[in-house]
Amino acid sequence: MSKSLFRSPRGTRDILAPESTRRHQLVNRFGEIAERSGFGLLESPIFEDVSVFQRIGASTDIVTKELFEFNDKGNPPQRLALRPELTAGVCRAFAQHRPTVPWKVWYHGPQFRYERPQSGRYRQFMQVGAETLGSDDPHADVEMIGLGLSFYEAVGLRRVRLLLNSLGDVESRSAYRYALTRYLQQRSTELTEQSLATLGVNPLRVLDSKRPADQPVISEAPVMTDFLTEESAAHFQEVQDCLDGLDVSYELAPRLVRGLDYYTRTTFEFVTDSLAAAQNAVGGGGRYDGLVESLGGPSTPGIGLALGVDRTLLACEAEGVLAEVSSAVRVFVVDTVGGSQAVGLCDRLRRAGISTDRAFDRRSMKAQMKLADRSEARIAVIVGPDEQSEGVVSVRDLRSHAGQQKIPEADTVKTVKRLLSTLS
RNA sequence: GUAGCCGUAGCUCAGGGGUUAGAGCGCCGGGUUGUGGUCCCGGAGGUCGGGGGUUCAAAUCCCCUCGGCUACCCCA
Repeated sequence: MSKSLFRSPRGTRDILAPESTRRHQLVNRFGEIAERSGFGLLESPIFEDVSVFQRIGASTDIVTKELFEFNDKGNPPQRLALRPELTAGVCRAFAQHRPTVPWKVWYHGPQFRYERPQSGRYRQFMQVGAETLGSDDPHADVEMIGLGLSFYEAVGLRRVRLLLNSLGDVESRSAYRYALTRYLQQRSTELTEQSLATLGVNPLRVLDSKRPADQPVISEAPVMTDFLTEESAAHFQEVQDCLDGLDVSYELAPRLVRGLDYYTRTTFEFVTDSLAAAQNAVGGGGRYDGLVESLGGPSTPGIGLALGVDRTLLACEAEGVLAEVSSAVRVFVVDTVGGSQAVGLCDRLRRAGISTDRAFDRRSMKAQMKLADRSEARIAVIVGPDEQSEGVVSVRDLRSHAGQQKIPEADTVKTVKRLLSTLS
């Protein structure tokens, strides 16, 4: 490692082949499930005007201290930032294009946060997610939650729990904020220094503290759900009723706040019991009924969710699900003659839809056979001097001791196809 | 941003002041001249993360720095 001059920047990594394939599968799986529910893929920019993200919230660490910001080369330059999450960009796109509502999109891609890396936490990380804009129907909330659950189910995770809360509308929230602030101030001597600081910025987030010393105060704090307006309470109740109707189990988590300031009403989080608490949040989401408007669009309700690909994979590993992907290669061409035969054979096999690999550099028969074995191909197609002079190739089943047969070179594709279908 | 632990071959790790730094796995080659998976033999590959210091002598001790891990924080 000291030999290479450069390494991937802090908090980023190269994801090599078989793991990258698994991640790809995970993303595809999510996409299939989302499209089955009428969500269309949205590809949006990886960077935006920094103001787009600042709408996420002034007390959100993600925008106050974790943004990768830079100027472009314009005059005057535009202040840009790598996206730290995807919802803001989706809402910007909505405000820009004004699609007919409800607008249901899904997406995937990297996001960037300048923070201290540790396991399940990177400076560049992957999420898949979905948003429904233009409806505040509780059924949209339930559909969104269901989407997340279907995904975890599809990848085989069993130890995922759904935490559910409502943060209410503006009116409920300010009443609650007031009550909570008063309560926390009364007991401020019992709070940690850090929580006191948070209290000044965003009292709700004090509830997020994991510091043991804060827990007694937090556990006796007033809960949001007691402050919901009639309308918000009814909305929340409807969400719960629907979930009950679907036999979805969930836990009411009245102190679930989540770190993004834009959330209103329904909020939820998916946590796994197979990872440590620091990274047990594998996904989450909620309503953000004011976000589009704050980005200059029409007043538009919205709900979304984002699921962490990296953490989902960690959880899969911990639970031992999502089997190893097997080699895609079925045929390996061994050519010790070194002419253009291997090139032609590979080309024909591949054009016929058979995944095929080969050796390079004129290695010995033994070396090439080793590679063939390692490739996990089922069949080796061998060309040596004998075969070449006879105009044939040898075809060998690599997983039996049945020996090998010579066939006319021209029949290679036909024979290999037949063999593959009978062998496997 | 705060705190603790850790950086030795591609990977997992021994060695914890004294001659040319080791193992297993992986990789390459060979085992009588064209055939893999087992076995046997051989080989390549490290300025011991980087820089500075202490010492006759540093992978080993000290400082700084970079990186990794863990917790807080934050969140996926």
